Amino acid sequence: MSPAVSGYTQRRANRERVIAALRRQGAMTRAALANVGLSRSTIQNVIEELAEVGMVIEIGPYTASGLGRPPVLVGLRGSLGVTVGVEIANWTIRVAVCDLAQKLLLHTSAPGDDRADPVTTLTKASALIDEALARTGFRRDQVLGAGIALPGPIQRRTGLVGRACTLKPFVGVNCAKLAREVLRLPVLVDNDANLAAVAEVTWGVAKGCRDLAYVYSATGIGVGFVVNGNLYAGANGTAGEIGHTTIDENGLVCDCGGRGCLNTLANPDAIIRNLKQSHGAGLTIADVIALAHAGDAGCRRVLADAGRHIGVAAANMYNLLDPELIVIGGSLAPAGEILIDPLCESMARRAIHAGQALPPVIAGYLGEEAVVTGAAAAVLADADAFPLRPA
Amino acid sequence: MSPAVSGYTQRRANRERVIAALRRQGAMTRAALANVGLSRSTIQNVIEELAEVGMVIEIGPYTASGLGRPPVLVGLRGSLGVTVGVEIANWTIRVAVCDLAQKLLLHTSAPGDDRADPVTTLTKASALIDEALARTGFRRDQVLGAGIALPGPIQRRTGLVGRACTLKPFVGVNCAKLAREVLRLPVLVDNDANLAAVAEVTWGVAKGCRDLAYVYSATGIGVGFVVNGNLYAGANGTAGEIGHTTIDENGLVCDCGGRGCLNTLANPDAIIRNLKQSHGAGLTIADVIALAHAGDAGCRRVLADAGRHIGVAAANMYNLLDPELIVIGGSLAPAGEILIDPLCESMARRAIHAGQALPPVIAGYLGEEAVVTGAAAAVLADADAFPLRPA
DNA sequence: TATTTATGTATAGCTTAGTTATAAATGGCG
DNA sequence: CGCCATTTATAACTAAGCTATACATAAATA
Repeated sequence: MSPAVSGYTQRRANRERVIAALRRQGAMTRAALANVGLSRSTIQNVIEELAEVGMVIEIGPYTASGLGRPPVLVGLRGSLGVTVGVEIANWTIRVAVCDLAQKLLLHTSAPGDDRADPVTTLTKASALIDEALARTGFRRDQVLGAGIALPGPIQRRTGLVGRACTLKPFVGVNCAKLAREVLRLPVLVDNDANLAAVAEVTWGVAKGCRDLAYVYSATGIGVGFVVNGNLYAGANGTAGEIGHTTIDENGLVCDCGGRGCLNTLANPDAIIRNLKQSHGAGLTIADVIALAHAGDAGCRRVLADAGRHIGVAAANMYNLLDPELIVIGGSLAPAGEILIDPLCESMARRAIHAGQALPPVIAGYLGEEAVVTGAAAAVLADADAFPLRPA
Repeated sequence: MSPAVSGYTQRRANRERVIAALRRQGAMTRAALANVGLSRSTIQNVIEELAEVGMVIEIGPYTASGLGRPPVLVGLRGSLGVTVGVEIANWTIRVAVCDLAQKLLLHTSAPGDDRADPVTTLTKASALIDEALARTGFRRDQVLGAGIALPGPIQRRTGLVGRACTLKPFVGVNCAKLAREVLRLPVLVDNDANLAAVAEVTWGVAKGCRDLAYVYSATGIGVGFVVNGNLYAGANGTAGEIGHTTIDENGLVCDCGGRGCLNTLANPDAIIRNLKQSHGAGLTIADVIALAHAGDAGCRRVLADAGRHIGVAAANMYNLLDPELIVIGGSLAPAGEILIDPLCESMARRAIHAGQALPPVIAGYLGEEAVVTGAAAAVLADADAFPLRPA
């Protein structure tokens, strides 16, 4: 009687490849699994082994597949563990819990303080995680890892948070190291735009897309690139700072030290600043967007102007990178076509046409949950750094 | 007695992987070959087979390897075939012939006419190829394929040359299709900057580099990206149009329809234009650079200004992409630090510092041969599209 | 019922990880 | 200087297991 789960090197490696594929892409048919680079025979054997010990289960037939015998989805048993996403934004801390079957179990948030020191902020996040785990019935030792999103660039090699981070107390901090200590969990730290891009590719409007530019507006504007199905973060991990594209060489001074950066013209602060005279102080960007949808001409105008400015940077990005799809996410996304139409117009005026159509520009599906769920999805996707250990 | 070369599927596939690696990276040791993803045992078997039929040969011991038994380089027998590179620039047509051992055998050129129709230009190129083949002793049927470089974007799906191509008679033409007919050879067409980047990665300053941004100045300025060892050309194949980055919204009108594009400020034409008053007409960019090296203040100044403008675009590119290395190639490269120092200064002023050092900016090694040899190297590298057939 | 696609099962040939042996260099040491 | 330990490359062999292939079966559609 052979053991249910063989321990030989090659078999073990292939089991891990299958598990990694199921973590990253969710339940699949056996036939689709063969595309990870293993033969059907091997997939069959590996799935058999994993099903025997209860790590994968048949989810049920995959309908809507047209002709032929309906395939059956196999997926990881979700209850084997969870991943946690944490978004640390300037005024909010969000936490998401996600199971191994790529199901979002819970999403909570609490107000944050952008002047609080990192330990205080992370301690608050830790409490939110405990609460979320209690409500979903998981223990801390069932958490594979926590993904943490910050509004700024993070240097891959050293883990230090860059100066351009809009959450100033975190600048120069090794957030991953600190978070590991405070949260007592395996941790991953990345930029908010990068992680939101992961979420839109995992669950949202770009599901399955292999080449994506995801433009994310929060306090600043960043972009997350997915190239060939994987996040592209640059040599140092700091790619994506589209918010500091120079739009107007003689414009306002940006906190990066430059002048006329996109951030000084089109981030939510800049938009609200334009309305102070006419609409008074105290507006939030959500108010502006709501007013615009209700027909307020001033609000429509400032959003359109922001779209045009973003369009200039997007055209430069398009000329350089030729992405397949551009998704707009973050606080400006609810503006929809009020922002996107002028953006496209502005981009089209500056884009080099080789003959092909410009890439579609669409709003993300995931709203404010994009970043925090992306943080959880990034943990789910990184089966190497966050291995699933049988309890 | 088993056949020297087995015909079974798996073995054949692995032979092709080995051959592809040797074409792309040149002669390697058996140990290095194992890094293509096959075991040492398989490499051993495959090389044995290929050596037996004379497709690979032991080049000799690889010296300067430190401790241990010296490895022995194995490589493709160069004389099995050749690849051809063709550069169609605005005023020159260049041809290179390269053998399967990555050795450049010959490099010739002839004047071109940027108003001639594509058939005329390609016919002239065909004659140059014939002459080059005659001088190197190869027949046309020994040519695996010809790589053709054009000064503009080429749409991947349709093969059409984009409007931004500075060689106007080629705009809107399916150059690959036409060239196949005129040259009677398998053909690949790509942008000059992309192919020069391939050359610098294959033979030049970026040899072995896996992430590179190669800024190339000819009639316009373009950039070729190597990401993870492979050319990144974008969803449509038209990435890299850095020359149309908007630098001055109110600047000169560019032939792309925009205003103040980098090309209007820093390409060779623009540089020469700045010197017309003081230095008269008839200067070439090479003259300007020579005068600058000799101490001419005006020439130094306009080159420095061009460097500063390129630095603005390079900073935007750096903020977006965070490349590991930036190489300057093309007609401006001989200016060396006269151009590069101001470029770096300008880039540093606008780049977002996450904490890491900015990427090194260096001049390419390959000079005017970069593009044409890159075109040959691209054919060499694409073992799928240009298979080596035993004669 | 014919067609189509997914899955199940089996096998010959091949690849892999691992082990052991041999080859050929360097560097330290007597 | 020669000798020896060390280091790295190549070579040869084996058990485990992967791949391509073939064929059978299952379950849907037209």
